[in-house]
Amino acid sequence: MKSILKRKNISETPFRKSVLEIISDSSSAVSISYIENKLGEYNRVTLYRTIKTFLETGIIHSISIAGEDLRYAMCEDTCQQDNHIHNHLHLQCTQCNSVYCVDLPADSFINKSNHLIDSFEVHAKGVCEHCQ
Amino acid sequence: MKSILKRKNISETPFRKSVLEIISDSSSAVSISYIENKLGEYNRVTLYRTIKTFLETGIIHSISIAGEDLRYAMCEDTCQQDNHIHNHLHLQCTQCNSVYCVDLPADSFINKSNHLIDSFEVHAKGVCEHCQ
DNA sequence: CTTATATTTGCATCACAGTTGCAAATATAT
DNA sequence: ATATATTTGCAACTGTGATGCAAATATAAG
Ligand SMILES: [Mn+2]
Ligand SMILES: [Mn+2]
Ligand SMILES: [Zn+2]
Ligand SMILES: [Zn+2]
Repeated sequence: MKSILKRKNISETPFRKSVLEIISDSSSAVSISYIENKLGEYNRVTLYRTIKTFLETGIIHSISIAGEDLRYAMCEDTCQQDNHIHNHLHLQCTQCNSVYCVDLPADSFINKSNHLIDSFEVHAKGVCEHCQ
Repeated sequence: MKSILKRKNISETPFRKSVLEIISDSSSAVSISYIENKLGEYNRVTLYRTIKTFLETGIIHSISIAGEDLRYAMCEDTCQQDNHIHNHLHLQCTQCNSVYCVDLPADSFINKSNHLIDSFEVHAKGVCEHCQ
């Protein structure tokens, strides 16, 4: 089977393979600095460009939490440039601070996972009252 | 009745009043640059410090959307330093891009507001499988 | 209302994340 | 094996947000 990079039609370079491996080996979403620590030597610019390319081609998606570093996690296979569909829960642990992507039936997610959910915030997209 | 600033025990200065007015007058969450445009003349440093103070004292909360500027919206009256409780929906309109805070019963929010929700993402806090 | 104290503001300067142009290096296609 | 397309590394830049400090303003006390 073709590698993820080939499937997304981008060149398969050693650097990209390393970064991809770091992200996909982690069970929770990773920050840039986590990746930087795992990479031995690396070039800052290339790393930023790699992340950008992965985002644009739907290999990874980002998770934005106010006051914290952006985190990145693998996409579903169906994700594509500008067509990411992730109707899943991003659970941040109150103890270890890790963030996990948790798949659940779209309309009934609270207390149906194996996590203990204390509080949540929903970011929805749709058409507001004003625009309908 | 005491002003919000007084209630939060911070000095009531003309600059803070202007910034607060801009945020609370808007029906949707506002970015820094929106505030900058509304203010006539202003000092960058003072604006950043004002936002920080408002966040810290529980006057406003921030809404973080990947790839977009942070937005700020008023808190509930009950919010305090490090104790913000906002179990509400952040709805971003697919047409006008505005982001609204929408109050809804915590456990059943989809399609119960006056907005047409297409997709959503949940950011929950709790204890992960691993940490239980 | 006046004065003393505490807080905020503005300025200059810095720190740091992320970006850009370009030439050299490497990957893919023929 | 060679030609072409893509990626990489370097140097330099941009924009956001933070800091130390003195001047200005707000609040508290008499
Ligand atoms: Mn995705
Ligand atoms: Mn709040
Ligand atoms: Zn709208
Ligand atoms: Zn955990």
